[in-house]
Amino acid sequence: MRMSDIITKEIIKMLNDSEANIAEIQRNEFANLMGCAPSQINYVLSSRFTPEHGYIIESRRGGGGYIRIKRVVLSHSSALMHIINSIGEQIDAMSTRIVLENCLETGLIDEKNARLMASALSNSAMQCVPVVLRDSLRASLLKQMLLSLL
Amino acid sequence: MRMSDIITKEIIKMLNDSEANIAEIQRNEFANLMGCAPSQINYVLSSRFTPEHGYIIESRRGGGGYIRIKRVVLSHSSALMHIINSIGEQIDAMSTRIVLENCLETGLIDEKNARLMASALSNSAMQCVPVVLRDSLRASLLKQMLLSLL
DNA sequence: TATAATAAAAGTCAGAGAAAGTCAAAAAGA
DNA sequence: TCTTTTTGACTTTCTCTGACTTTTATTATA
Repeated sequence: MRMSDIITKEIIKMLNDSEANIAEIQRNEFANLMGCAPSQINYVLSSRFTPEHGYIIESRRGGGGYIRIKRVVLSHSSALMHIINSIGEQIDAMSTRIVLENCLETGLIDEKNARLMASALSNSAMQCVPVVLRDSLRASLLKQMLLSLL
Repeated sequence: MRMSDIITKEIIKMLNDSEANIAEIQRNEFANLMGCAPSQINYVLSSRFTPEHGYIIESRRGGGGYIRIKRVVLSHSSALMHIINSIGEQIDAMSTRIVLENCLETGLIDEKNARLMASALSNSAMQCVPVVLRDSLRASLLKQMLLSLL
């Protein structure tokens, strides 16, 4: 079996063992335990524990640093997950507006959250980012934010 | 847990215990109590109790010297404006986290919004944007989102 | 009393060390 | 061949400390 699959299994085991669906590791220590290079942990996280897969990653460097992997629990509203997966690699401002309106109508989010999200997804908030990157960024932001609502 | 986090917690506890939102310590004595070098107290203060984070520090050297940490309490909208104005053209992930935690503590935003915002502001959500642009983007997004709360 | 010396604080800063992140190139699989 | 995996060298971020500096208060002395 591939190293990355072994690592994936191990992380999932940790998540299953956790009441709160959180696995916290120290990269070097964990890599050592698994018998791989530390940077492979990053590879596994970025290829298998993405928002599309239903995970949120947080980390801190420096002494006492850590990597925290959160698994989002799919409740009755797997509708959100459905929406997240339907968003491709890119999404333009217009489609974004439609997605948000849809979420609002179906009660997945409230007015306040809709406004908050819309403000982050607006072109004006992305002025410092080259136009060619904006639709990718928008897709990524939208997915991450929807995921956080689960 | 890191020494700096323990010290931070202790100071916040002192602030919460104080009616006037003031914590007063003697650096050497406090460092001794915490079991760290005196200069680490300065490190913690300058990395987590800055004006941007809503704190004012006063101190006096010499015999009977002290360090006084004041937590600033403002009205909702003026606190928000204050925070927005204190965010420059760029902000890193660490400072962002502290700003959000501060907003949460002072009741400017709730847990859910904090999570929503944090997810949009995370490096992982910005993976498609070059590293050099991320701090500018983060500042812009954060300001826009906070503005939407006014 | 006025001033000088001493002691008692807090402040600064650079360096060491700890940890995670990035990226390109090599290796392995499909 | 083309994609995915694996690695390691290098970068960046964060923490912690100790040596040294500056400021203030107290005490001793002329």
